[in-house]
Amino acid sequence: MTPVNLIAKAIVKERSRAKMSLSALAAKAGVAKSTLSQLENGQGNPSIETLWAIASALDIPLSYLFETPKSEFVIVRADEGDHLASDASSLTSTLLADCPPSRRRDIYRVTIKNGSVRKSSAHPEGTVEHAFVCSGKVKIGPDDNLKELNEGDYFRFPGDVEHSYESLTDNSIYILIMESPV
Amino acid sequence: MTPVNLIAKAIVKERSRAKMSLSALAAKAGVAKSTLSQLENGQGNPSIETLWAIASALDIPLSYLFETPKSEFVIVRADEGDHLASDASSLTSTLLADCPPSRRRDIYRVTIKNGSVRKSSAHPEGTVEHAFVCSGKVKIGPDDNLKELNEGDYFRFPGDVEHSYESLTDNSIYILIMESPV
DNA sequence: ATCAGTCGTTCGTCAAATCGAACGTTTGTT
DNA sequence: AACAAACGTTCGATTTGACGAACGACTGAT
Repeated sequence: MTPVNLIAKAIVKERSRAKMSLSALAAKAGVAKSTLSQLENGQGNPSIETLWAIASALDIPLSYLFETPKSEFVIVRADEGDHLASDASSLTSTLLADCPPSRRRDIYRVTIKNGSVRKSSAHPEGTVEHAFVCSGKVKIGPDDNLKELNEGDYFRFPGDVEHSYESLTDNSIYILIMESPV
Repeated sequence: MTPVNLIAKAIVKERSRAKMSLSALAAKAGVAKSTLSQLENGQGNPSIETLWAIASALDIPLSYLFETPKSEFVIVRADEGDHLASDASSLTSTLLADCPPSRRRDIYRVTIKNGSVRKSSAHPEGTVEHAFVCSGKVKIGPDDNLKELNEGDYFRFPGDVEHSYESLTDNSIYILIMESPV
């Protein structure tokens, strides 16, 4: 996949998300319509300033234009995972995720009380959600892929569909949620 | 900061990391020495194909060239943080980190036993470390910035200097460690 | 139905990015 | 010390990306 094609798709996608016309975006970015049109058709070899102007007009970081889309389910149970750097067995380190470079990602600390359910609507397309259960027992995931997780479990799943968090224990639980594209 | 200057710094940095001469990199990337030289001096307005060729020769993703360097200490106590989306108080969500797009980042589950100490040597320059304490009491950080953390605390600190994790409780503890550049 | 407005594309012109060669400087080898 | 090799920079020639105008297609309003 040549870089121009990747960028073309990204621009089209982001422009549609921003609900802008090609002309409007070109005007806001300060580039010629013709230039933008060629770009979106995967033609040419844009300069970095042109791309910067477009990314700014779309209100996204430049790197958004270089994403390679991918999304998958990953679950790592508390007693699973690639154990690393376990010296003298005083410390155990387990690799849970190995995320390629991508756009902004947020980390949340989440507590759920008393066997309640929390629905989360779909995040922007391409978003991936990482959940790590610090205590308690939870049922997490998209409705058609709910997983029961116990303390120490890690679960990664696509966040661009509706999903939910449900506490299965009486007391409050801690889970750590990270959102990222991938 | 204009994009060309950012890219200039990134290329210089990555090329030095790869221990390549300007000429060698230019040859491997298939671009003229003169072009690369101008780029590294923040002149001109490179095309995306040129950047792609350079990034490929450096064996890094294109987005590595658009990083905005920053590093700081952030600590969010269990009872602190920007609380979000707390409906019906059944679920509390707290934003711990808001990471700009950047390169690969790893997530680890770490357990430390019985009041032991774990030293970690410095990671590559620019690495940031996120620590979230799921249970127990820990002392974490670079030697000159050790913080005592309790359950639910979050701590972000530069990972490019030697740092350590020390368990302050009798039983095993869980902490979640994420490494990332920023 | 007609007209005005906007949509996205195509084409010729001009400015600029890329190239290759030559340059001065530094490194290390004989 | 003298030479050779490699380093990074600077300079014209050429390719090429960005622009602006004109285009046909489509939508809505009068």
